[in-house]
Amino acid sequence: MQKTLCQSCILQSDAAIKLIKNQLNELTDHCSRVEFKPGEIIFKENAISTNVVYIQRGLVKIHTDNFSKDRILRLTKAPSYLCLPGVLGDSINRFSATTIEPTLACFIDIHVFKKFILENGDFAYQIILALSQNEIKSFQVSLNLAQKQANGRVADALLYFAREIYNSQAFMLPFSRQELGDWMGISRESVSRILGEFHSAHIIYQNGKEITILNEELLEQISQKG
Amino acid sequence: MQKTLCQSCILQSDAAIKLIKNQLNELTDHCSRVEFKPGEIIFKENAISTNVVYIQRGLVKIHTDNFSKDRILRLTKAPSYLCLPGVLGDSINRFSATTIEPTLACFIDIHVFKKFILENGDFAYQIILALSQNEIKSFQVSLNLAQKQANGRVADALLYFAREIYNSQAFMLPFSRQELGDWMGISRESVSRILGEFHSAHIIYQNGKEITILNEELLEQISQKG
DNA sequence: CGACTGCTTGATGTTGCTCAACGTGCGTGG
DNA sequence: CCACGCACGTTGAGCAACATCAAGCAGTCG
Repeated sequence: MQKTLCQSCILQSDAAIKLIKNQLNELTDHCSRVEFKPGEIIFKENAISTNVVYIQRGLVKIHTDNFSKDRILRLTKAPSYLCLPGVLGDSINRFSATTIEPTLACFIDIHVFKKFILENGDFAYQIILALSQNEIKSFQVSLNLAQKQANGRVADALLYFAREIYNSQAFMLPFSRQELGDWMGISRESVSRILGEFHSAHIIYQNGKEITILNEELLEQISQKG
Repeated sequence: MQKTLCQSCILQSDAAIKLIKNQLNELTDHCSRVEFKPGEIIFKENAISTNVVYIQRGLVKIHTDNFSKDRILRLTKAPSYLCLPGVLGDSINRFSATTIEPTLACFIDIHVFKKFILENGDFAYQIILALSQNEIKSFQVSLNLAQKQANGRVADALLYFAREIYNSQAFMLPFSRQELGDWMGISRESVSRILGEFHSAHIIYQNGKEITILNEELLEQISQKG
């Protein structure tokens, strides 16, 4: 376990800012920091875990292969906490987490984490805020899956990467077509076809994993009307 | 505002049990209790709200008609808290809540609620647990919508009512076909057809809104394999 | 060079939506 | 009281959207 000073990274987390000094020292003593390369597994579903994972830097996918197919439930960008649900419930992770980009993660002992919640109302409040945000996002995902069809979903995914993740019209897709399909709940062939159509219609430029959004407005319309 | 003693209902909420006596008195002073009949609106989306709603008894649907169609996001059975996300974020409700069965709801002032979180770690922890459970359930909903087809979704809905809500193989569906479709993301015609097929195959007995599950095992299989 | 992986593209089949027709129960107003 | 509109439920026919199957192509690795 690699010891690090948690004080040095508090600015990256609303919740940690609320921890007082001696709590930060305690955190330092019960926290290990691990560097992941893309595609590495942070934790696997059905594994027992006694840690909360704090993503300090990077991009991670939460996924499951419950039903023989892999399904990506959501992406989560630093800074954020993972596996609260599993750990706080019955200490079994319900889902897997795999890095998509180089990621720096802190493993925090669940007992320390729980202690902080009990002792520090500000900290708890920040966690509650974050979970609430997650819930709203989950609802939106749910809406998208339920009523948008394939090209709307793909448009959504592209806009998501451009706006939420890379803040740029041009980016390297960190996903294969297969993964993109797993995420949006459509087949890899459909992803290919739709990207091809968008390319032909000059809505995007694509070359392998290289994507440039040429007509964001139109893409937005496609996303909206499903 | 109808004053009630919140001490008298603490047994119905894990979170409230953790409130200490003077907090319960404060809750009593900033809490109004309202009785709803089925189909009544508890709150509407896009409305400003400064209350957290605690469902003490009953059954409620969380829904939205953002995209011109009504979509039911989830059902929630007492006891549970509603609209934490909206209220804690920007005080605008992102979704509507409508009762399905007779419901008793408490409106709690958001400032009091926040104060409890800050002051009482046990209370905060219970809220965090509940939100975590919600997240796991949301993921399951998401999985269902993304990969199951219509008959799997209907099977799901029937099993949900039988197991989670009514604890009985026989029940009165609290939904019209339309609402059932809005919930599972399929058309009312498909719901009709599928229920008809299940009836013909002796998997269920249906007579209007009266449903009896005859072959739970088979229904489970249909739900599983999508 | 062959084996392999990931991507693309076309052909075919299935699913479930849309539209339309029709029956029923319920409330409203003449 | 009946006529009427209206929401809901059922059923059938046609069609659009996707999945699946199949083949081919480019890049990569041994």
